[in-house]
Amino acid sequence: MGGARLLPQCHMANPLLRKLSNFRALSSEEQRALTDACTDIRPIAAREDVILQGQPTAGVHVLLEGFACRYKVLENGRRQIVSYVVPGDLCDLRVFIHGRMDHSIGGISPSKFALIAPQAVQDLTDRYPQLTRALWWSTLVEEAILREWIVGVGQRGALERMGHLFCELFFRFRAVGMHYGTSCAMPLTQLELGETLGLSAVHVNRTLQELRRQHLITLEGGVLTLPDLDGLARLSLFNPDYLHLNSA
Amino acid sequence: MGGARLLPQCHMANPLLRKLSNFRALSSEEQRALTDACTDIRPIAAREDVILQGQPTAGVHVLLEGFACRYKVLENGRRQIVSYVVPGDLCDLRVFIHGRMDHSIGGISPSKFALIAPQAVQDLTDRYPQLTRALWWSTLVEEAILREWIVGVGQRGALERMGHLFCELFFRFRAVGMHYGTSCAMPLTQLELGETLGLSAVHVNRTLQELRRQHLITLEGGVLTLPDLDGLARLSLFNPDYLHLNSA
DNA sequence: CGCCGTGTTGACTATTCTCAACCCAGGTGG
DNA sequence: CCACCTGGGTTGAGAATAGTCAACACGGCG
Repeated sequence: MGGARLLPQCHMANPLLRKLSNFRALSSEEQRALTDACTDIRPIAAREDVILQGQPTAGVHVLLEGFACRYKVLENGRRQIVSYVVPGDLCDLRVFIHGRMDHSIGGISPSKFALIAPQAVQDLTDRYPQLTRALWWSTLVEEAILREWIVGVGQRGALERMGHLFCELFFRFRAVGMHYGTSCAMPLTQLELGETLGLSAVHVNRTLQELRRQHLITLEGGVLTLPDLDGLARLSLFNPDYLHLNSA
Repeated sequence: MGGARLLPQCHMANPLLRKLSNFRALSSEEQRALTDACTDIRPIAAREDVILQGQPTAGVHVLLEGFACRYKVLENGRRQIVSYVVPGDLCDLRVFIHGRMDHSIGGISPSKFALIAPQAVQDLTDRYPQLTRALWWSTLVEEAILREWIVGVGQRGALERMGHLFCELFFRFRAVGMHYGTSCAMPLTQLELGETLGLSAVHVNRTLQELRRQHLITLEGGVLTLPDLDGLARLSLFNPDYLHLNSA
């Protein structure tokens, strides 16, 4: 998969700091406390699960490198990917809900996750209200993305839906430096795209062909190129505001 | 609309306290601080908007009475309802994102909203880490609901989708006392149901008929009755865990 | 070499949408 | 009091979108 070259381009020591700085500059003390809390760095292979639906929450996972997703499996076996995780993103701030995971987290590309222990989260949020707000902010951004996805599957046709996803992922990758000109990695299989968009794999294939035919994308060897981002955004009714990225 | 009788049954002074107590008991000081922060109580008529997409955030809205929704409108004019708001629910904890609303909030039934000023939110979260966690928890529950909705529109057919929505709303209404036996208010038009489920109004109508034919629901005069909740839950692959309600 | 996962294609089916008409109840103005 | 209007709800017919099943191509890898 040629796209692998594009992936490890996020050079900041801890991409979480970079992400939170989109909200507010953190004091050096806060930065240090947060960095120190990121222990247990663990490599995850492509398509390996980090934590499964139903398991007790282990702490807060932070993606340092790679690309991952969160998904739910229905009783009938079908799978829905409910969000993507880009370096700097947090999962399961839900430690607060002392229950079990209501969804799974799995790697897409080979990745590195750090874990913040529940007690460390407790301590951080007791001690640093500003940091707490920054973390909270990040969950609110996530929420905004979820809302936009609902709009997508609810109101957009297959073509716009897929275009919208590509725009979103391109913007998110670019915001963490994981892009190259108008290209970024797109290590998803067509089946996974379908599980994201609520489409069958066959229909994904045909929709991709249509996007290619309209010269809005090329996708090959795990590399997505958007030669006409504006055109694609127009087609998809994409407006990046909901991503709350400063660096646009 | 006969369902109106069912609506004002939430008798607790501030349903927000009731809701947060699902997470953790709040100290009486925390309770008082939170109650004091709820100022500017404002009645909202049915179908009146509380705040519109694009407007600057005014503070945190708390629904005290009634039933409301959050929705987004696309450039092409279509509308998607992205969540429902029952008494005790908070909106726009996103004051932290000092931007504009990326969605609108509108009443469904006649409602009462309180507003917590941005500064009051700041103060509360500076002073009470436990309370902050409780508020944060509530946004995480919201997030879990959004994820479940994505699964619904992505993977479930019209029948299960609608059944799932009815189960969810029944559970949420019941958790705040807004139910009567196996019935609750359902003051949504078929068009609004469609805008929630990503279906046309016509198809909503036919799907409702099918649910009725299977004796899983009755819906009439704004009152929804679920005579066979287990059956409906089975059909819809509904599992209430994601709602994180203690009182089930 | 042969297998397996992924992508591609065709033919057929199912689901859902759109358009248009019609019904009914409640509210309004004459 | 009635005629009218309006906003939901309902129905039918035909079209569009998306799903299913089955076959095949291709490349990587044991």
